[in-house]
Amino acid sequence: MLQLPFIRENRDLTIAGLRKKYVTNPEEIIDNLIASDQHRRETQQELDTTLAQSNALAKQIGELMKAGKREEAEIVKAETVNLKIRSKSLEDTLQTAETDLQALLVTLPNLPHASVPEGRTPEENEAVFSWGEKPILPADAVPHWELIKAKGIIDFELGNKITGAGFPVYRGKGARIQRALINFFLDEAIAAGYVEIQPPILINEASAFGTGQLPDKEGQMYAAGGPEATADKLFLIPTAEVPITNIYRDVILSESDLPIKNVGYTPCFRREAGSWGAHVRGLNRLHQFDKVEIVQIRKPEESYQAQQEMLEHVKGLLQKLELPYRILRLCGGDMSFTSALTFDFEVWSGAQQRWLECSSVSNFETYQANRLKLRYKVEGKMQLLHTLNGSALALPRILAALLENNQSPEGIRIPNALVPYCGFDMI
RNA sequence: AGAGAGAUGGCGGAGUGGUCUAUCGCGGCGGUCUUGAAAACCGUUGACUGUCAAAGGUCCGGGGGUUCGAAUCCCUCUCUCUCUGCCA
Repeated sequence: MLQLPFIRENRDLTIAGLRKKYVTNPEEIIDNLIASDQHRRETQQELDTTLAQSNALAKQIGELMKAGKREEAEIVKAETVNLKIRSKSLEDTLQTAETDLQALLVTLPNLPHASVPEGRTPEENEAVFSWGEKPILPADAVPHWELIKAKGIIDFELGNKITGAGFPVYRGKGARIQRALINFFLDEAIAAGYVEIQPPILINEASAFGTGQLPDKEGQMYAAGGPEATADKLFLIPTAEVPITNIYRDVILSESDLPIKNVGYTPCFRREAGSWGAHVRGLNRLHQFDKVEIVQIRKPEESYQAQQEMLEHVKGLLQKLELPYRILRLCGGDMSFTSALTFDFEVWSGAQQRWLECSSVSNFETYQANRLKLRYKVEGKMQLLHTLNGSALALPRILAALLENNQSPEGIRIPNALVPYCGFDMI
């Protein structure tokens, strides 16, 4: 959530940022917001003055009562009547003003970092780095959805029967390689100084709000929480970012706690409502998938350096897995609602002959921290922290690339780094 | 799931309608003393809002109510603890 004082003092900058993210009518929204805020503050002032008067009179009554001057107290009491009516009405006005302001404020996305390129579509993302050679596959190479069928390691039809489309069943070496990847990713993160977390995979509304899934993006999550209409609403997590970052909701950290580096493996659940198209076969898009997520909480002045460190970490993972990849700096229109700067990693899928997104590393600056009320004290002043996160890594597309790129007449070769985790070197 | 008790500042813990502007202790920070430290002593120590800075206002688990005035009384929700039951 953007901070009102910032918007007030940086109107033009805010409007320009919103425009880069393709928000419609940013001037109108911001001017409206500034006017509402002005109104809110005036009402607050008026209410405060009225309450101050009431408080003074109440104190006076107390003293008179104590002194036994009952009749004088009654006279003062009569004076409070109007003040009370007035403060009641001001309170209502203020309440409405605050609710409206908040409702408007939460609809605004984060402002993009200066380095974010202009652009609306994924085609306008900027490739900033690439590594590895695209493999030359045998003429009879096939995409992963055929490989998994042939090897009997992932069964989509079975998942269909148990749950529905997009919930595959992993079996035998398919299940073992999943577990191997998870452990490999966790161990690498732990070696890099991250503390492992096992969070709940259901979250409440406050948590969903804290990281920016609510309001509005409710439709992307699966809801749970019981059949009663009055039951608290819970959601299956779309990413471990939500429960892990929310550990620090309403927390005031001390400088010595920083930096915070957490890693967690969780399954992730996404409804992906309306986003199923032609080339989302096999593991390319699922409703349930596994992911190891890294989360950092940093001082503002360190956060961009931390993001670079996170990029290096993810690079290391892909290189150890011997997968060709590239890094994209996302353009304003393709970035998520809450992010200030996002880098996507894409692995090369040899048989599909296309890049597959497998990680997204973002700096949210104070956007989430403001919602979370995640702060620390520096030189006696409270300051919002910066939150960052990144996939390190999401499994399905890694597995897809790994299977496709390493296929050979002898079988599918497991990268050396993964062999100790798998317990086999060929599928 | 049943019965009972409770929720107060970083922690412990007072406070049952009117200087609560929340007692006190611990912890933290600053100082005195010391070569340095410990001990002792003195001082200081919450958040939000508002402002150039103030004044002022709000906050005692959440929400609502009674009252001129609520940490304190009433309603409601949530959570925690103890006992009993059930259970991976």
